[in-house]
Amino acid sequence: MTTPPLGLRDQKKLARREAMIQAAVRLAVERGVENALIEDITAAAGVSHRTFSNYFGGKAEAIAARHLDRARGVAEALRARPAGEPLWDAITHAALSPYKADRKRPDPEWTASIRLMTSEPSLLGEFLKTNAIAERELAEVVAERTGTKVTRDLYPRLVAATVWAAVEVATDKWLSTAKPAPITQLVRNALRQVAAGLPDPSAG
Amino acid sequence: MTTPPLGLRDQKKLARREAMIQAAVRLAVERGVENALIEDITAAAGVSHRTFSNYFGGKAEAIAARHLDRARGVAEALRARPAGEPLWDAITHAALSPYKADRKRPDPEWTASIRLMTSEPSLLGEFLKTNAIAERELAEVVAERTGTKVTRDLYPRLVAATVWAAVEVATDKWLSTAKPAPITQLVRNALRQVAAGLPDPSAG
DNA sequence: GAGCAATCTTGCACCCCACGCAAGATCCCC
DNA sequence: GGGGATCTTGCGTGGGGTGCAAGATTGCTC
Repeated sequence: MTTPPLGLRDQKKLARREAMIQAAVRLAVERGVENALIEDITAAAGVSHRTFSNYFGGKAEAIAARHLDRARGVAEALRARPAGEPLWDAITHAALSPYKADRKRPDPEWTASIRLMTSEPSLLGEFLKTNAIAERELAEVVAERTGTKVTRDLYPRLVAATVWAAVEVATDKWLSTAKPAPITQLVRNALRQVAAGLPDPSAG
Repeated sequence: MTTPPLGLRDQKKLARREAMIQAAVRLAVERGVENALIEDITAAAGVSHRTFSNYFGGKAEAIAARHLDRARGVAEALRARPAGEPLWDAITHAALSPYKADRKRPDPEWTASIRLMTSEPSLLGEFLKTNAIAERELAEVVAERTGTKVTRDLYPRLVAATVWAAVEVATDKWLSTAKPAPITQLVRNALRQVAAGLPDPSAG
């Protein structure tokens, strides 16, 4: 995909970033977000306190970084779908694409970070921000596909916002249920409902 | 509505809270969020630095407080709609209820705070958190209305999330357009679209 | 209406954290 | 292999969040 032969410098950057993200999530899970000092994280990642600030705006951003990468993939995946495919079919495929790499269960580290961000108030804002970024990018692709304009029409943004709403609700359900259905099925189900306009179930 | 005769103590609390919120928004607009120190805000509101922390978790929370109050009203308004009314009609009325108190144009202080929160990255997270809280409350009311359960069914949360998505997109459009249509019309329009399932406009 | 208990504000102190700056290290490329 | 670009690092500073205890204010009761 995006692999213009990477120089040594950028390789190290990626490795450092990865190390910091992983250390941040691990320590935050192990001992709680408050007790995972940035100093600890940077020590575990083998970088200086100052470098951490060069990479991330704060602890929350580091923890959300993995999810951000994943979430952005949805817009990218939609762009890769065949042009003739019906919109909501393409969207459904795109929304499920992050789970393609997972074998059976979603990546445990991703799951842990989501669980962390949705339960810790100090992280929730960053989590929602992350989704907002991905949503914005998705709206752009939807606009391309449907011949609408993000700046002019409500449509592409409504679609993107609705899709992310469905993904978030499905994910939350999956996380909070004892023996949940596969997350892909929950997402599919949620998308089907929003695409159908969510008619009142109690109104016959 | 919720006016169980207020004691002197609670009156002062409300007044202090109000003063802090107003000072926070005003100063943040005037000189930028970064340059509006909490010290300045508390000085303007006539309270101590420490008291501010007793009321709000941070600058962002204080600025978002007005919007939070407003946003929570939507769930409350939905609960007040007649039981027989079709769901999406009731929702539309509820979503428009915050604008009832405005004469012609929405409250300028509210507008300013929204503009601030959506443009300043350091505030965006708190803004989204605020909407998430309101969304959660809305889902609860939708569940009551439709005989569903928030913990069991995707439906009420999907509806709430979709409604807020529509409101946010409409608001954003209203804020970013030179001579926008009335915000109530934009919200109505957005809700109509999501309730119709957002069919692909380019697919005949 | 006076005193007592509950609640809240305030100041103090401490620690975490974000960021500007300048110097040193590392990498890229010719 | 050398010069220029880029990045890491350490230092210093200032803002901000919070536990704690003391002082002030309110509410309640007799």
